[in-house]
Amino acid sequence: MKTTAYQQAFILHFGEMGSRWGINRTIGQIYALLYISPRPLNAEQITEALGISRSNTSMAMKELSAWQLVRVQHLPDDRRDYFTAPDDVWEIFRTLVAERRRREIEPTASMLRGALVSPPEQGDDAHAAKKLAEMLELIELVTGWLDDVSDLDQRTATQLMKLGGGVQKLLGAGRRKKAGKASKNRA
Amino acid sequence: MKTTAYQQAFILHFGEMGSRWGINRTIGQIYALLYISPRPLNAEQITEALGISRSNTSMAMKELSAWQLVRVQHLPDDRRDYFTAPDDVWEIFRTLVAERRRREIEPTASMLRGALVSPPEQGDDAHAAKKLAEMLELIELVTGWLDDVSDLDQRTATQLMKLGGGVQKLLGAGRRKKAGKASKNRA
DNA sequence: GTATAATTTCAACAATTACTGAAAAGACTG
DNA sequence: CAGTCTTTTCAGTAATTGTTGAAATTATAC
Repeated sequence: MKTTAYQQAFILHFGEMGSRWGINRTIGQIYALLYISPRPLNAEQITEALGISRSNTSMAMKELSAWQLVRVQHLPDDRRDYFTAPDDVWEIFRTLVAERRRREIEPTASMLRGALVSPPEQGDDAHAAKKLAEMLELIELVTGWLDDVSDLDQRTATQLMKLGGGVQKLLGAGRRKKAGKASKNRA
Repeated sequence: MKTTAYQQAFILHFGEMGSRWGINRTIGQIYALLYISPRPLNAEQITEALGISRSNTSMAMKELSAWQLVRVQHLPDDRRDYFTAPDDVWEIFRTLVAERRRREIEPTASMLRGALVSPPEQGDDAHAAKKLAEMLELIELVTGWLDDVSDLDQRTATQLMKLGGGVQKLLGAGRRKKAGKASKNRA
């Protein structure tokens, strides 16, 4: 597996962004490679294309599998594992959102629920409990909404996104926070 | 500044989650402390409450300021800086979304635009370019939508969120991806 | 100006996270 | 089952990131 300069640029960018996204460089690069690859790749091809160690590839694939971001398939008369990223970028997006929610939001929501079972009623603790409740309310609103939206088919979701702030008209009562500039009904 | 056990639990949780959120423990703890504090705190109070070094506090505040997540104010006859988190959890949320977008999404969007100025038209590079275009389209759709929604006032945004998947009715044509279970018009 | 208070910088050190090579484990073939 | 191919594990090391104390800087007061 050799990569073209065009592919390299994309792969290296994902590697660099990896740290900002809370994944490591290797994983970012591998996912970029799989995403643009027109065919499934096996671990050896990935290792060679990126110039990393075979064991590093193995660990990265394990991590990507845990995130549900890759699929494994097999070719006839070849017992190696071949990996692909889902074709549909929307599906990838939904998976990312769901997994980040599970790992980064749920533990906090759960902690907050626990802290609010019998909230303190006096002093600074009472104030803290109030803030905790506000945070939990926001989290539940946003994650509940994500639940609903992830149940929409892509076409409806796209329509909803394109509608953007125009939703206020449908809702009737909404008022703009700031004047002007916001787009409506993007092409 | 001493913290109660109730406050400690929240602060420590944020510290632990910090690494998952791509910030460090100190910053997570400080933000938790400020968020639940009923009054502004100066660097010395933060240092003492969390048992960290004064210089660590200084660097963390710099980082939080860069994220626009804290405000500085002053008290009469006291020249120390006093820090607060915004009162409104929605405002914090909007800031987080905006900053993550700026740091984690925009650089990629910009790279993709560059790679698509004169896209290759043959071979695997052409396929790669197609995938890049799909990714950019998704990014622009989602970030454009975020722009619009962040212009809505909180009341409208809340209404929109509560509507959830019910939006399909307003849009008319949407079809459910999966049957059943999704909530509509959450309380 | 000098003295004092508050904050920031930064080099050294600590802790954590990432990567590798070698060895072990697993999977299939004949 | 022995032999071969493939994947995984893991201890050691490299690289990165986080934290500190001491010194430098900035701001204010006298």
